[in-house]
Amino acid sequence: MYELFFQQFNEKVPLTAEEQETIKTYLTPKKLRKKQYLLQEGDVCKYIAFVEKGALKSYVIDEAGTERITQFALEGWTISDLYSFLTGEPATYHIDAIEDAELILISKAAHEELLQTVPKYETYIRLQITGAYIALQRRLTSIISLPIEERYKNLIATYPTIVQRVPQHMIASYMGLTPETLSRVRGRVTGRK
Amino acid sequence: MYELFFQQFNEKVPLTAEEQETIKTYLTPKKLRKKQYLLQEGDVCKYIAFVEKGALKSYVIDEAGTERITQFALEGWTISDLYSFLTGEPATYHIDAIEDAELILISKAAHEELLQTVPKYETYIRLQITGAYIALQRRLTSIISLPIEERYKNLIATYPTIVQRVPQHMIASYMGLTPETLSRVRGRVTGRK
DNA sequence: CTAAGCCATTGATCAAAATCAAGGAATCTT
DNA sequence: AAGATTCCTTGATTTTGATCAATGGCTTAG
Repeated sequence: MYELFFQQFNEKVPLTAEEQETIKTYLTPKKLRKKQYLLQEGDVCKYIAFVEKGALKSYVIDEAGTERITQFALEGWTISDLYSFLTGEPATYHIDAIEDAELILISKAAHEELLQTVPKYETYIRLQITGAYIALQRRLTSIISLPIEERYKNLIATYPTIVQRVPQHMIASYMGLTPETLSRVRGRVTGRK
Repeated sequence: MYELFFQQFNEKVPLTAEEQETIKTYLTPKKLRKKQYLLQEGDVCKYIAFVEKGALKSYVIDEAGTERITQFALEGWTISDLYSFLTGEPATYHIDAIEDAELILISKAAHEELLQTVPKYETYIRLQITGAYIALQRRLTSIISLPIEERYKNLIATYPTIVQRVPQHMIASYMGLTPETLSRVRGRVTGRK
């Protein structure tokens, strides 16, 4: 159940067997069925969730009632409403499962204790957030500087798995487009080469 | 010269006088005149820059040759091409001064030594990146979920100083709009209330 | 002080994406 | 297996922002 989590942790910060056991006591496994919520807007985000298996998405609902996806999380990714998690303020994002999923949850209390007691955990978190920040910066840059077709090609190149596993209309939402527009973009990019 | 930097550092992670002195030995002050570069695309980013005074921007040049601003940094902000800084790969961003500026630079070597020797530095960096990540996430969410006028109102509400100090055409670039469009948006939002 | 640039605005036209609408394929459910 | 959804595509129309063009106000440098 914890294989992928510790595999990734060790890649970033190598752990001794004991450290690993210590950390394990702070983790909670959780299964989620497709379409089930991990978090709803307005609730306080109680966990950081690491995806061992399956796929989740986070999103907001715009004033027209449309879902706007802000992030996907497949195996090996971490998802949360970090602001809500850290401050205890109500969440601005929804998070739910796109596919049946197995998660590893870190609660606020666990997070704080781990930061205090296991120095390598702080390093892990630092590296994790740094990676997320850089990924986000790239995404933002491509949104404001690239034409839509290039953005789609970029997405395929960067996250081929997402494009394969996730329905098109969710990709469209993630890109800030309507499904119709994405369909036409695909026609141009993929279709008639 | 280091006032603001340590003020902010202490707000996040309180330091003893000795710790502060130790950290100070790793910092390099630098002045930049308006329009001078801190970093050019293609060069390796050698520093994290903390802005004590003045204003900088980071940006990319799109294929039409237009500047697309990815970030502003006023007093108290930190700016860098983090990916390039951490990996040693060529930078994808340009960084230059919008106004005459006073910076505090942290070199790669200094950064690594500080991480090794001053635990509070790692905490500071973690909190710093976390804040930057959350800010970026909000910006991205507002781009894909809000109509353009709301985004402008948001920007005014969140960063009033930026809107006041920075020329409109740079704000437009930052928002991914043409100056003409922003001008019309302003007419609607600010103008005839 | 004056000329040269730069900047914000406004108007007219053009291009691109959203919207509205409908159909057909694939998947899930019962 | 049948029915019901969900999903993707395609077409016609509308809306929105980009582009092209011109002007006047400011700032800046000589």
